[in-house]
Amino acid sequence: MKQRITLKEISKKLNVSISTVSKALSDSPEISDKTKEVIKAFAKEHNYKPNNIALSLKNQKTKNIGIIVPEIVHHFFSSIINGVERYATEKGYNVVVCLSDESFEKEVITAQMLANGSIDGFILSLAKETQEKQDFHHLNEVINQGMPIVMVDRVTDHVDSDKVIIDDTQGAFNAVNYLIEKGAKNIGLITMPDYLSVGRLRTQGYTAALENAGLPVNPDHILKLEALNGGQDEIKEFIEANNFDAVFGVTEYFAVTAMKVAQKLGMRIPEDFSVIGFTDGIISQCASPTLTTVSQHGEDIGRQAATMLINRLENEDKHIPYNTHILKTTLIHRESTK
Amino acid sequence: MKQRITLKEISKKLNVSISTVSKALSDSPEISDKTKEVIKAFAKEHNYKPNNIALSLKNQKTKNIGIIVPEIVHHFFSSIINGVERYATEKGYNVVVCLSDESFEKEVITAQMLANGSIDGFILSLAKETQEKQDFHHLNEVINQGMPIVMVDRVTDHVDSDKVIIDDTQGAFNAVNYLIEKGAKNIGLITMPDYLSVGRLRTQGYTAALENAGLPVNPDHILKLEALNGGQDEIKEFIEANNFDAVFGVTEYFAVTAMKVAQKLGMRIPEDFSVIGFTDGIISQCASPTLTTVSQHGEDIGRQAATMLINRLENEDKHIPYNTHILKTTLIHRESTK
DNA sequence: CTGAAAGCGCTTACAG
DNA sequence: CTGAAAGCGCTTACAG
Repeated sequence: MKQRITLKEISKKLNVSISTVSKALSDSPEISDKTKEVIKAFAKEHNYKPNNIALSLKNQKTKNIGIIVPEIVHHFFSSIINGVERYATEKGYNVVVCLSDESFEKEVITAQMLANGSIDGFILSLAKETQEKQDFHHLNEVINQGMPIVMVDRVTDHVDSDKVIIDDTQGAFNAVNYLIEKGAKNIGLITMPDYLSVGRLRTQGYTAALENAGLPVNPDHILKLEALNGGQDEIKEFIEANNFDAVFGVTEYFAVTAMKVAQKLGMRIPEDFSVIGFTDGIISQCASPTLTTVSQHGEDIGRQAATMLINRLENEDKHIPYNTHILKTTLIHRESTK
Repeated sequence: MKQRITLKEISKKLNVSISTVSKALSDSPEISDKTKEVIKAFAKEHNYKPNNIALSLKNQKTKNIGIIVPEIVHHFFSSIINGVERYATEKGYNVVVCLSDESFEKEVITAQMLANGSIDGFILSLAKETQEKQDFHHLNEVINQGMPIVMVDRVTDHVDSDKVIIDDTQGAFNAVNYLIEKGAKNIGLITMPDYLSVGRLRTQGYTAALENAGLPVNPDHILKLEALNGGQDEIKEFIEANNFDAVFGVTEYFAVTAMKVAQKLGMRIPEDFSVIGFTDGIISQCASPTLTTVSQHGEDIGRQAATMLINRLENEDKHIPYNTHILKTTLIHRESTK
């Protein structure tokens, strides 16, 4: 178990100074070719690799970026992480992945912990609880300390930073509009509480599409669920109580659950009952029938966020104004719609 | 944009030495209470936080661990990461997540990069290509340099390290045995190539269950797919060509695909055709009908791996022998079986 | 062409 | 009780 060799050790073995070794290995023109050769050969033989930590301390940058997500075991968030990881790796950065578990407190602790020097900046999607509380002091503090952050998907106007979002309202509008075009007259919405930015915006898109088509907006046709996983019973009641010919779910989980309930109630899909979900994940592809969805392009969001973050890190001198990047959604047609 | 304050700056402002500040903040008994008070108050006011990088360099440990997985957007692997993240956070460690993309080369580069000092040890699940090549020099090198690694799920005997696996053979045996108990006589297997450890072991479990029940083992009833996502056409042919009353898929993706094909062929599930998958993910829960599966307990695997890794890191002095932890699988009964 | 020194931000054994 | 010095592993401006 030979520990990693250091410059100091090389310099001792070769009877030269540490500076000479350092310069030789970085191929400095200051050093004679002979000396370089000897040192390089020795370093190679002993598999010398510079210590990243020492470099970080010296350079005042770690080449690590962080990402804080509400959960990992989730198609959309893992897609974002995937996009971040790929771009970061291309650029020589490592990615530290942290969980907020939808908890305000955990988000605060994690943000502060990440701000203690182990990373150069981070990407984050707000925890549900944080959006509910509307308390963002931890993020503003971190930004004030000079650490850049990029918010993705679940964002807020109360933090001044780069952001990457999708056009939630437009995406929902397109989906509901498509249902209307295919003949639906009585469309239910299963959504999240308004304090969640994406829930609110998608609800707006739904409403706008109905109004645009001259259809009435009935509050009883809108179900707002607190629990992002679950709510089967509420969905069942909701569908039984109304005479929907279509339902739009703002998550694929909501949509698939609605579809299953409808199937159990003997409705044929898509003949009697059409369904569209938001988020184009594995659930949509594997459901029977397969689910038509509004694709959020999670990986693109992640890649875009990483691009903006790393760009800012590598141009600290230039004052880049904060920017909000809005990605378009795509409607993916599958079997759950006509 | 006030940058983070350092000990040096505090010492200058307060006209004391850096050592005094450092000791005061760590509440050393060497320092007078008065001095401590002043220093602590000042530090608090200026929101002093020690620089992690400097600590890492000093302590020769980073409190970071790595994890290299073949992919992230995958229920099983993201569950493992989840388990790792949770335990690591409890213990004050950060998790650096890296992707091998099932590529040998990317795995080698990533392992070497992680070995350059940014982390104290890492967890890894072998890339498909690495298992095919049977080349593990990069891992043995890293271990030789004194960096502990823990292998999970996709492991090999050619690397001496801690390992966490599930009882793949037994899990497959139980699943197939269950199908037999419920009356199946002609059971198909959709599996992975033998060079993938988990594919091989699950195939063994299938074979053992048939033999145990005195049923013939017919090689034509075993389909080995290279592509882990895809293979619809092969699965369709496979099912059409045989007269199965049940199929066991070694991934939930294989199982769900088989189920869909059978449904399209007009078979009723589970009356005419039963299906069991491996890996208890979201696909199984959302499929129609829901899929009976062998649960791999991904989060438990991750947690156990993190426990073993951190335990080894914090007991570097004691020589802990390498251990292979085998987790039991569970058969989760759902609608795709009688 | 080579090396001593300072410095990144911290801790800690040692002097005073 | 306080502080100077050395050290973690590196880089780089400066001397020689």
